[in-house]
Amino acid sequence: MPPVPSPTVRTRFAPSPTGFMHLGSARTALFNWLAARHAGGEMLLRIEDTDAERSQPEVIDMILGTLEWLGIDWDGEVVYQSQRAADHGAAVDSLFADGKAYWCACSRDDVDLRHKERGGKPGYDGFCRDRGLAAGADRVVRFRSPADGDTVIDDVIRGEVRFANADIEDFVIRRSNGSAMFITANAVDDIFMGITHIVRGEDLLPATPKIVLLRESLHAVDRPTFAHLPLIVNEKRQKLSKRRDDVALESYRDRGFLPEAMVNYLATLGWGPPDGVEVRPIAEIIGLFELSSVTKSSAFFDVKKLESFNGDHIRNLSAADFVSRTLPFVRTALLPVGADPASFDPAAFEAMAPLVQERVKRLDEAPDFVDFLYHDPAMDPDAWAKTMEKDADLARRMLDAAIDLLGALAVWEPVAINDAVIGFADANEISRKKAQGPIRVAITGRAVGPPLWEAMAVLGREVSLDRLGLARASVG
RNA sequence: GCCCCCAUCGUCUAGCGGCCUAGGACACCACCCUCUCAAGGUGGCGGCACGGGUUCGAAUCCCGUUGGGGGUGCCA
Repeated sequence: MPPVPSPTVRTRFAPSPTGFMHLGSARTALFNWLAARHAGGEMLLRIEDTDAERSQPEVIDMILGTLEWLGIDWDGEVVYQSQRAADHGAAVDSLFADGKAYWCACSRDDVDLRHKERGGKPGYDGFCRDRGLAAGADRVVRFRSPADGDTVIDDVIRGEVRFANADIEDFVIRRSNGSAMFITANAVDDIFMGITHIVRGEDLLPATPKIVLLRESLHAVDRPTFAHLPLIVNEKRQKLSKRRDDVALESYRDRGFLPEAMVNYLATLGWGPPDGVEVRPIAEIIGLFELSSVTKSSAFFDVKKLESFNGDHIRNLSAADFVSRTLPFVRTALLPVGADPASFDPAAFEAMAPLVQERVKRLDEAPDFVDFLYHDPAMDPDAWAKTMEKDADLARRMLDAAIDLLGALAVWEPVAINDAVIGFADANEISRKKAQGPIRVAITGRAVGPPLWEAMAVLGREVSLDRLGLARASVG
């Protein structure tokens, strides 16, 4: 196939479909995208689906959907590695023609056994290197790696990294079933796609000299710029893993993290803006981002800090945007299971939304701020004990006063409610904080929540007075 | 074992030989504001892993030690 002409910067994101978007993959995608967009270049998308069973369409759709959710777009058509087998095969043939490849009949067990016997360097020992074997059913093709010299990688982030060729074993480039190995497909496709900047995780650094050797042997004219990103690690400073860590992007989305916050926070893992302003729109990050200023050391994924970013981005939302994004969370949490979503009346939530918006760190926290507007309060035992039993006298006084004063109010509005309750508290030298406690618990069932007077205004006088009366009766 | 990478507050980072008695952010603590909780404001706690060099001068350069991590598949 003819080579594709390249812009100054063309990056690619090359995930293998695994069923969800891994946090580390998302960060890699983001940095590839930032590098491309900053330079006015392109970012291509390649699905590395050489494992046949992994290429189910729904699995791939999930990755594309999550990228879209994050706001990471790509240029051109998606390249599917599974459809590029012919090119991969041709590349192996060309290596054969140049004497850079040979057939090998050794099984994994053979290789391991011989290593055990001889000790020393691990890996393949070149047993079939000069045997002149022909193609065979259970034979693989190996790359003939140079016996001496160094392969040097010039990495924008790490500088010069040197590998002795003698340490690079004759690796497999074609499986016995005829398909290309990851390393082969990867190198061939990057050449084909005209990738100028290979941006990926540091875990792939040890495989890079093989890529370079392969490219050289395939007569690739342009040398790509490599950038190996620091790993994102857990609290034990290990690479994030599917098994033990919470790495699925989709699960963060489902917990009410905003894509704006997600990409913003991810961008600070391994990179920092020169002016030190961390929370900011992605457009500004594109302008400031530099691959060369990416950090070298691994970064801990701190959910606490992510939540802080998320809270900031939530507060930056317009009121209407906050409502529309939060409504699904409120609806599913407050509606009985199986109920028709359309049967949910968003009015009460919408009325309280601005007050909720400045209080949540995640969208999924919103239901707890308005649930009492939709059904009788679920009484929190600790809150009840603290406000109603610990000082029952005060509870009785405040509840009686509230029922009395609020029942006589001319207008049912937050200011009027406030003046009545606070006026009573001040006149009787009761601290305002203590005064509202029993009323809040009676109305909401909790000791903390959104501003009470507004909540009562939304609830309505009748229901509010009912709840106060019910609580008063329970206090005795 | 072998190869490779990394090393500034608990965490993410700024720093790229003198501006550093090391700056910011998250977290934590205190106070202010306040109908609770948040938000906001003010202040506080807290770090250059260690040892050698180089230099008039080192968080910044070099070497070593220690520590951490990654890789070592007919996975990607």
